Amino acid sequence: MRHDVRVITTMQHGPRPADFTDVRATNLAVVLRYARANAPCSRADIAAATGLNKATVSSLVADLIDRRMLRETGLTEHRIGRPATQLVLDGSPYAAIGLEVNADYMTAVAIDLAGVQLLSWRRSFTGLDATPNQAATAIAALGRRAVSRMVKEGRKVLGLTVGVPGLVCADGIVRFAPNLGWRDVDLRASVTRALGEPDYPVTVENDANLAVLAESRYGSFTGTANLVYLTGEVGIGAGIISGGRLIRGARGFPGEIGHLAVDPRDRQCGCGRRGCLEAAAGISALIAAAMPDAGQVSDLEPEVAELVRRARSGDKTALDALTEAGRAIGHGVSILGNLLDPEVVVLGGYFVPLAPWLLPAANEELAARSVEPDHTATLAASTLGHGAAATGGAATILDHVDAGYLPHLSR
Amino acid sequence: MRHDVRVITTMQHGPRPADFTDVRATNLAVVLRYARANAPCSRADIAAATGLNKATVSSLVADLIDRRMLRETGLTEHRIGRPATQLVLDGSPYAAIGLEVNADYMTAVAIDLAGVQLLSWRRSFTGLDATPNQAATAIAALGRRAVSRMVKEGRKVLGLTVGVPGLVCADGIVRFAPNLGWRDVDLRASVTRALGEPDYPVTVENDANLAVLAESRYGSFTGTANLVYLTGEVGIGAGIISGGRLIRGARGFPGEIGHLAVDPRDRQCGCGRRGCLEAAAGISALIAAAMPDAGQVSDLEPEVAELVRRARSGDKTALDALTEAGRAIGHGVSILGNLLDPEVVVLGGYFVPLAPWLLPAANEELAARSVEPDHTATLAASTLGHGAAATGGAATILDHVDAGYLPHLSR
DNA sequence: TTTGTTTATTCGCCAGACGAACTAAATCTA
DNA sequence: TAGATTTAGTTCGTCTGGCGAATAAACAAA
Repeated sequence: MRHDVRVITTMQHGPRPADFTDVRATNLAVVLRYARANAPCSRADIAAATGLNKATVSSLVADLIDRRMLRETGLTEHRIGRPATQLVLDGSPYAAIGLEVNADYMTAVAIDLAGVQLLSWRRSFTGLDATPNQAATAIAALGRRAVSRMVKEGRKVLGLTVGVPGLVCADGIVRFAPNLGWRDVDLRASVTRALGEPDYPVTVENDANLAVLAESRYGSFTGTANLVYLTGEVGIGAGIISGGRLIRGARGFPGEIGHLAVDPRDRQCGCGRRGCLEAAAGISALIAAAMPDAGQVSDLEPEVAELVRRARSGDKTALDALTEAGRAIGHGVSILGNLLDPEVVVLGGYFVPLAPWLLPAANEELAARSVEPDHTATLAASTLGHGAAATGGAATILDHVDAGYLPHLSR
Repeated sequence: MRHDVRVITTMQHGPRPADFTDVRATNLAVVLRYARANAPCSRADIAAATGLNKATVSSLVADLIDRRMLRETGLTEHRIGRPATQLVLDGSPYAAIGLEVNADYMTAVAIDLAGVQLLSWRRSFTGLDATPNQAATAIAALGRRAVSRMVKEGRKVLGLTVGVPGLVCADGIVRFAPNLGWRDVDLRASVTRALGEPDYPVTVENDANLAVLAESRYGSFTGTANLVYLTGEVGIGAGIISGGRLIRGARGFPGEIGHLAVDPRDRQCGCGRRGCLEAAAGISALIAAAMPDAGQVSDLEPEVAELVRRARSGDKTALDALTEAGRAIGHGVSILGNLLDPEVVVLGGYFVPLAPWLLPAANEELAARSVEPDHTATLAASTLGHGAAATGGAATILDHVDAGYLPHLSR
């Protein structure tokens, strides 16, 4: 006797009953996701692939066309049988906006419903010099500019998400962001107010979490169900997707990989302890070790560029420091790997330009420390650039739509 | 404008459309779970608490009574208004069976649908002395005895799950179980055959995963959404529940905490590396360090009892070894805690009787190594005893029912 | 007894998925 | 060129099952 071991993911343990609108929402989302992944496609394709009845698919597609989420393009040609009307995702009437604040820059990204990037702005910003209030005002202003651009282009904004390098509660309050000097900042309230209490949801989220979501949707390892993203900023944090879902932890504090003890040199860390990953491979620490002549650094971007130059030219101090940081990263990733068994660990932020020198040492250390050296996680540099968290912020909004929360008809 | 941030958990990204039977299954499960948590309760209670219509609840309850999953008991008395008919979970017609093989014993547990334990058998068994085939035969025989007992008592068996200390594929093949000496053993096939190709599902699963599920259903921290269980057997493995879901990893290899480097003494481990947690706190290593006079140990249970005696009497060697093992555990848990941020880490297996001596050192080390010392995970000893994995195996079957896969009417 | 309160069932309504039959529009074949 | 074949999409009737309102039932309090 066969057993269908597929698990109903329908409901968690909350007492959430279902009714017919849930069926409809679920099926609309099924069609939408299929179209996103397989466009252009016909109604018949969708019916065949999803198992939905042809009549049902027609009804669902009509609904999505009404909402301007799908669009009919041409017909198929030169095929036997009646030609199929091709459907494509019509992303253009909608926009999702992601913002990011970090210690040294701010980013805004907007994408349409189809995931096409509509804008990508970056401005440098020294977070530690500003009060939380000033920073909130600045990020809100950036968000407002992005929103008004979208509105001007005739798009309906579906939502706006802000990424912050720190601990964020579900209610949008930033509990603690050491590299910004924030504590208990109600960023969501500030941004919502600055945007004039908009009718779309405004969310605040940890930057590593957003980055890993971006990576899973737009990175080189799209669709990987077990994925980790390491932020390579001043601090090092991990965003973790396991079983296709973001790990949030009990208090919103997972992914604190930056203060694992992995540094054989046992350097002093800003957190008060010794030997932390951040003290060995955090970008400030790395620059200090690789370019001891550099002195106090304020703007990191040119320093990293200089470090790349030195590494290219074979500067021994730089190469040694990079190797050692790579080893520390490999050690950290091996711990992650043994506990969580991800397919891929993506290095982001400033680690990306430095990856050619970090990865070999990291991979070596990773292999040496894995329980199953044949089955270690793949280490790779992100291809998304610095906007990863902002892109991820926008992506969460699309995820929400894809999960069945469709935007209402625009009248 | 308010936003409903509740996330539809209805569907994952697979193209699984929904129809009316899903609505029915979802709502039956909602009622069942409510009754499990709040029995005795009336139809009106259920309607009020779940938001389902009273008429719908009546229909759902009738269905569950038909299936003999609910039962009407008396009426409420001495209350204003019409008295309510009380409903209770009627677990007795159904049984779920969990088995466990370990290096030194085998366990069988059966529970009814209401979670009442129906039997709990334990027999010692030296796994390494037997061939995988002999072991599979032995565990299957134990399972068969449990099943026939249940059938004799007039219960319908809902499923049988076997826990194994090792890597198990989704198809029930044990890829690797070092402490049993197994590699690529198709345990599910063996057990299924021995049971005569039954019409209920037979599943094989990692023991730590089952134990953490048991802990989340029946332990002292029931309902905790972020929970870790550490097996304290010959090996040390972690079962991880995060966000209410079991972490499975990419290759089924998560929770490999036993080989993290946490031992300051850097002892040689059986895995070939040095300084592993298992080499510092695994029960065999711990006994060797705490009772250097003990020599080669075959049966662990009396040795652990002896160790408890010595610790009670203040034996310095024993206490020092326990403190050191506790520190190693605390270090390992701190790593887990920083990466996953669980509410609770439960120590199981042989750690339970030793907990009074392990926990103080472990907690101390944990606090010292946590990023947020005020918010560390709670460390506690399991209250479930050695049958945790077997109980968890039975619990997975109830979970499956609770998730909406109701048993069919017995005709 | 009457009134009020709470419980549970009955009944009609309606959303929406499904299957079958049907129409539509192409290519293939004789 | 006229079917025949093939594939696409719609129409229509059926059926499942949740919902709201009305109703019956059963008790306490006045």
